[in-house]
Amino acid sequence: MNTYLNITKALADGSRMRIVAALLRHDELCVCQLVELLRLATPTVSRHMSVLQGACLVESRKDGRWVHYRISGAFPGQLLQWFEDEVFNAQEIKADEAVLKNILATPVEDLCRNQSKRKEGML
Amino acid sequence: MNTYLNITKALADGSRMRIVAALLRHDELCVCQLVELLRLATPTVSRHMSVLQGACLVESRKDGRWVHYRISGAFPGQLLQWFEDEVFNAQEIKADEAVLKNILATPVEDLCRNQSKRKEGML
DNA sequence: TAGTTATTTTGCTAATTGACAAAATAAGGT
DNA sequence: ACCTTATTTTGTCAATTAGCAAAATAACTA
Repeated sequence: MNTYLNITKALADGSRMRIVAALLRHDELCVCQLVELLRLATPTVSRHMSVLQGACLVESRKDGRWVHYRISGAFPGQLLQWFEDEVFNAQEIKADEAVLKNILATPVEDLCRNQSKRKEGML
Repeated sequence: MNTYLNITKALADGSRMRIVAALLRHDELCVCQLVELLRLATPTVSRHMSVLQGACLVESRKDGRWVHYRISGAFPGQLLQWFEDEVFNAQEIKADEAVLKNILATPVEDLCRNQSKRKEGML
């Protein structure tokens, strides 16, 4: 009931759709990698993650200064199947996949450093 | 993609959740029956139905002055299964079910007449 | 044709939510 | 202890949306 609304509201957003799709393919991504993918401000991405976590759709693991997110084991299987059928053919998600390849090829430290610089207007 | 957002946004509302649950049990309900169940203004219910129809989750059939809605054949099966698992145990939905019994026992004409009177402040 | 009635559309308001910037927190490194 | 850095929390603003009332539409009836 409340679970129902938590879950449907968590899914009903384009950015969170892209995040879930990315996590389904790469089972662990940290906030700065998602920031790089979505090109949104870090706090915005962080808030999206907390909405997804509040709906038990993702779990987090802390590794030093980094927080890694992954799809939760509690993600309802039927939803997951539907999501894959519905979303993975979308052009936007395929484009994300290509971008993610580059992101994963870059050390996380570099991503974060570049994001800081970009924020200061140095890049 | 756009379908994805149409569907998830259509599902992400408590009133529409109750409407879908009601339609799953009683395969056809007209607007005034749903108005009676939800106790919302008729235009509000009408708008909810157009959101659901825009997401291809329900279909409508016109019968004289009445419009009957039902779950669409295009409602994704996996979503439907999840919905049943997630929603049907909810107390709110069980209460709706009891109310619906009474609504279905009343001729539709009477429902509409009473709703008109209620609006005029006569009931 | 005019009158009645069920539903939809339109215009408005209040509440929700996604976005960002700035401040706070958490976790190393020096 | 202090500095740097990754993430989260908080405050604010703009855009979206659920709700209602009133007007418009659609469909039957006299």
